[in-house]
Amino acid sequence: MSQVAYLPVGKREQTKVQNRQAILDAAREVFGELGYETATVRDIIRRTGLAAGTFYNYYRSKEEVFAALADEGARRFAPQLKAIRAQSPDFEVFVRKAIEAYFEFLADEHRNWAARRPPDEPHLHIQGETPEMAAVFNEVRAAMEQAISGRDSLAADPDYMAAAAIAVARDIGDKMLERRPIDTRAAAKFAAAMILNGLKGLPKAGD
Amino acid sequence: MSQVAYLPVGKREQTKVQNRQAILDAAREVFGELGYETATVRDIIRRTGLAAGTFYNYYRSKEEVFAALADEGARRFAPQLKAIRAQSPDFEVFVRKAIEAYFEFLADEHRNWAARRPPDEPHLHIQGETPEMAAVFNEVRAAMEQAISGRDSLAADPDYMAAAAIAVARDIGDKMLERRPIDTRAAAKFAAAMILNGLKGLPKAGD
Amino acid sequence: MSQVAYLPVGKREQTKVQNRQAILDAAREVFGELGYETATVRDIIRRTGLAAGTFYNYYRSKEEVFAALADEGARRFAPQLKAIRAQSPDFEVFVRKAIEAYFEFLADEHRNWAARRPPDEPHLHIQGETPEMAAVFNEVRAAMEQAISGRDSLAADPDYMAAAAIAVARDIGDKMLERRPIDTRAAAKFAAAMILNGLKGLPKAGD
Amino acid sequence: MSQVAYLPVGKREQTKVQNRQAILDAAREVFGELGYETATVRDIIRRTGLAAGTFYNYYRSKEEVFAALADEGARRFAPQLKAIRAQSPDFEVFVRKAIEAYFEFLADEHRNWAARRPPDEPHLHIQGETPEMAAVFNEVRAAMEQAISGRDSLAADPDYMAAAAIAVARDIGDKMLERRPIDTRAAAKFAAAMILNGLKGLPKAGD
DNA sequence: GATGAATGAGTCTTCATTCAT
DNA sequence: AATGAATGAAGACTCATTCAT
Repeated sequence: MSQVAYLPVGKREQTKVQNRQAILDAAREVFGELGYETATVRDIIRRTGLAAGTFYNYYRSKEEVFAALADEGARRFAPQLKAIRAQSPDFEVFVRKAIEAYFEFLADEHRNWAARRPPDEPHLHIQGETPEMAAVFNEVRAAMEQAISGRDSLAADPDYMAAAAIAVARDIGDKMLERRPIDTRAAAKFAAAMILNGLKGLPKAGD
Repeated sequence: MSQVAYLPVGKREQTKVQNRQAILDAAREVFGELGYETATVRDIIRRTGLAAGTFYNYYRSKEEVFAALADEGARRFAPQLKAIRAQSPDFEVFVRKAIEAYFEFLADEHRNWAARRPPDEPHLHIQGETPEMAAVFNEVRAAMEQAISGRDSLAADPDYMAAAAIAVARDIGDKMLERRPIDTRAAAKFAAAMILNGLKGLPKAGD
Repeated sequence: MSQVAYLPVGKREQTKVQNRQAILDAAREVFGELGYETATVRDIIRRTGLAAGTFYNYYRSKEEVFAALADEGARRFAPQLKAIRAQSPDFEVFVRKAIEAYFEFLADEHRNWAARRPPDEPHLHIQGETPEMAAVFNEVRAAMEQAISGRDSLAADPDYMAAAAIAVARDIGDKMLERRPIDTRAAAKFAAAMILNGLKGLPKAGD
Repeated sequence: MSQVAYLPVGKREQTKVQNRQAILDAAREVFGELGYETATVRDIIRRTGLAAGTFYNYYRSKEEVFAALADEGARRFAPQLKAIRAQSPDFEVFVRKAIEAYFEFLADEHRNWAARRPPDEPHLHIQGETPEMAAVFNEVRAAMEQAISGRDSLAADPDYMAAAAIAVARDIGDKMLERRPIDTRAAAKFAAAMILNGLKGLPKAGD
């Protein structure tokens, strides 16, 4: 009867994992609803039912949960994106698939938000409000930049091109979330068309 | 032959105007660097060398400077945009001209920012948006939405179309500001091409 | 045509006197409406139409106007009281007359108050809200103390007696001001009877 | 045989109760010395040795401590008053007993005040009223008003009568607190006599 | 490891008073 | 002497973080 415990799976550790996740989930909601500045640690911890001090057993600061959140998002989405890249025969397919995947992710994420920010503050257009989204967004960007820069026939200005593609994906994604029902397919189709046709029409290098 | 004073020109009035402007300028900088939430009234007033209370002689609150800033931007830009719309023979020309004007405005605005903060905060990519820019941006959006919705042959989804166009204009604009030298012409050309070709390639209504 | 000016009565001085009075009047109103703490110098000066700084040409501080106000009240009322004392054949008459005079003063003062304090703050029973009233009140006290202490047959406890008499006069005075019409005669009659004979000695209903 | 804990008695709970009480005590003092307006939360918290923010762990605002204080006083005193009314065979006895009880309360309260401020402010006679006293006072007033209005044989003007009785009780109470030693018996006797019979009915010197 | 009260720096805002014009 | 903007010391309150239990 040896006590072999390769991984900590005792009750205590179980709780630890759960708490960590609970805080992360709460943080996702709260940052989504209030934004980084307005959100308070108490807002986050209140949703978990834990005590204020407990927060600091898991994350050293408000900033750190924020970062952890971003990490998690990226970690979840990155593999998908890699797979898509590997499986796509060409750039167009990649764009379509990637956007689709991103929109799915977005919609999924969105469903987990309870409430939405009351529209009472002056409010710029702040991109990527949720750190996860921001992280995912960066993944997409990286993939797209690489894909684009590989196609030098198009290489009018890869940086601008990636920025434009990303911009479209992001904002169409946001708009999509405001509609009912949320139609990720249609939105993805639109965004892909916009991006691909726009890119194709760009003056070639040397024009 | 007394001197007719069309405007109050005493030293007092002069100082007043200067202070008001100084506060507005400082606010522009601070909001640009820190974002609305993070920025404090003290941050603003500190740059002016004025006393804390003086801020409130000019603006009743942080929110009010913010609004004033937006107003100023809109007030300066709106007439230009209206003129562009009136003078443009077709949608393409309008898009090109509007984007050009917006980019000029952006570049201009940008030149007035003194320093940038060292990137030590978790602030994502929030910076780079002054309330003035946000306001101008809204002007562009309105114009573009109207222009697009008038072209029903293209009417795949006017809302998405406007969003996409705006997204491209905004993000290419931001990217443009990061380059040296700032080339508004090239950026505008790129953005316009991206938008117009993208839009053109969209499936027509009924497809 | 000599320019004999025994007293300063030029236009400048006239204004000075007027301003001083205007500030005093405004202060009376404002202190009456808001109380000493809540009232601000700006509240006072705003009603005069003068500029903020001008206040300090006439009074060195908020506290000083307050004191001046008290002074004025006392100065106006003291002679009356002295006369009453001289003319009263006995203590009872003095009490009656003094109370009557005080109530007249009160009613008069009251007519000059525009509005009343909005009843929104927690609010103890603060006596003598107006500095003038406080001053007058002190005059009455002095007179009554002297009158009482002169009548040693009654001298149970002169200090308590004066306090009790004053208390009745003040609070009945206040109550009187809340009624419409303001009947100083009836109120004075009641207060005097109460002071002299207590509840039991009051005229029965129907008397 | 474990120890059944009917109340939380951990060190934490103990400190909490102590702090709450300390704040309440400090507030009583401070309001008594400075009045509601002049008193600041910092004045209160400073006396407790606690940190500024700690105040807000116990009371949400200055106004709330004030209310809590009043509550506490009323809660302590109301039952006594009710008992007195029930036990009094007639109005005179009720008046005597009620005043006595009120004066006891006052004296008791007074003993708990630590220091008095040097009289350097223009504050008239505002001090000397704790919110608790005000609350208790209102209890007395209510009881007395009801008692008076029930005696229609006397009903010259019940409103004025109650006001007069109350005025005497309050002011004699205040005066009493200024004497050394504080003799609640004598003061109560005087006040009751004064209310019932007026100056003329007071016991002559030597009675 | 959880708890939640304590901490205190920091925020916005008000206001009596000063002072250049 | 009038003006009214500038000043800066408070004030009430918030909140990330610490720490005794």
